[in-house]
Amino acid sequence: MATSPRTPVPRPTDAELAILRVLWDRGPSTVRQVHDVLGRERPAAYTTALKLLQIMTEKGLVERDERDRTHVYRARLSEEQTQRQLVRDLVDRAFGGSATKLVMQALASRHASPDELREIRRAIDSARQEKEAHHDRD
Amino acid sequence: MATSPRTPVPRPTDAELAILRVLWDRGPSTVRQVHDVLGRERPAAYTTALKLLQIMTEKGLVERDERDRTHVYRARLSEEQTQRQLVRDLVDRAFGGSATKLVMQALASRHASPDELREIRRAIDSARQEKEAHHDRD
DNA sequence: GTCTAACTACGAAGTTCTTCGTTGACAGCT
DNA sequence: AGCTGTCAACGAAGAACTTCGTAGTTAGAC
Repeated sequence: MATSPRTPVPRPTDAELAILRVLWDRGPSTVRQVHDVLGRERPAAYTTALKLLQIMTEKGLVERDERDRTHVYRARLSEEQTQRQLVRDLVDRAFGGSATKLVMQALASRHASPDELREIRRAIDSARQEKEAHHDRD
Repeated sequence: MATSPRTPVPRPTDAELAILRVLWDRGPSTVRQVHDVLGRERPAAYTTALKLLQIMTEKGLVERDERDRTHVYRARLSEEQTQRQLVRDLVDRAFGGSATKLVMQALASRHASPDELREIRRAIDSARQEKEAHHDRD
């Protein structure tokens, strides 16, 4: 069956990311719905959202269901997949490939709550386990 | 004595980041030097580097020493400061403000070595300490 | 059947980013 | 003094990004 995101989707721009966030939150949505959510923060014309979604369709960032006259868009990559891609991208561009350094700065740049720190700790431990179990996944 | 980066420098673009990396590596450098380093990876005209550095000077990303005829440029923000800014930016744009989630994806997207994991663990602990010591810093 | 509201498509304008060629100045050499 | 190579400045072109207005289509209401 394969979801086949064969084409390496480009890095989403700022405006595109804002739209993707809506799609991840709401699930598949119409232009109107995206526009309404976006408009709460930052009013813009309806056609702005429309155009963006059209461009994103061309780029392969979203998929469009055209069965109804009112098209329905959905993100092609999950939030986690996109986040992972963005992190990797930033690691490469600004951290010389070292994810560790990025983590350091993340911890330094935001005040993580004790709860969060505990959660991260847990993630590290499980990452270590995966490592030892020789669990490789991309 | 205040370094006075009063003006909130904009997020560096990709090409700008490449130049900053050179400046962080080499320290203050001339256009020629930046161009030479950059040219190893990705050949480009001399004036491309020059123009970029001029624009970056306008933006406040770099500072220019014009005492000699051959100007010398240096990064205005340290590598760590810039990294922190970029991380914060990404956290806001793609992780709903949660640095924790970014750390998770960072750990998932790259295979951190046990050594690195230990190092990160140490960073978490010290972050926790700072937290408890009510150490607030931006 | 006609009108209206909502929809898609399209073009265009303004901005930023990236790259390069040309120009004019200057330093060092012969 | 005149060449030659190197430099900064500048303009411009092309791409990408963002935004919006207009035009044409269609479903549903009256």
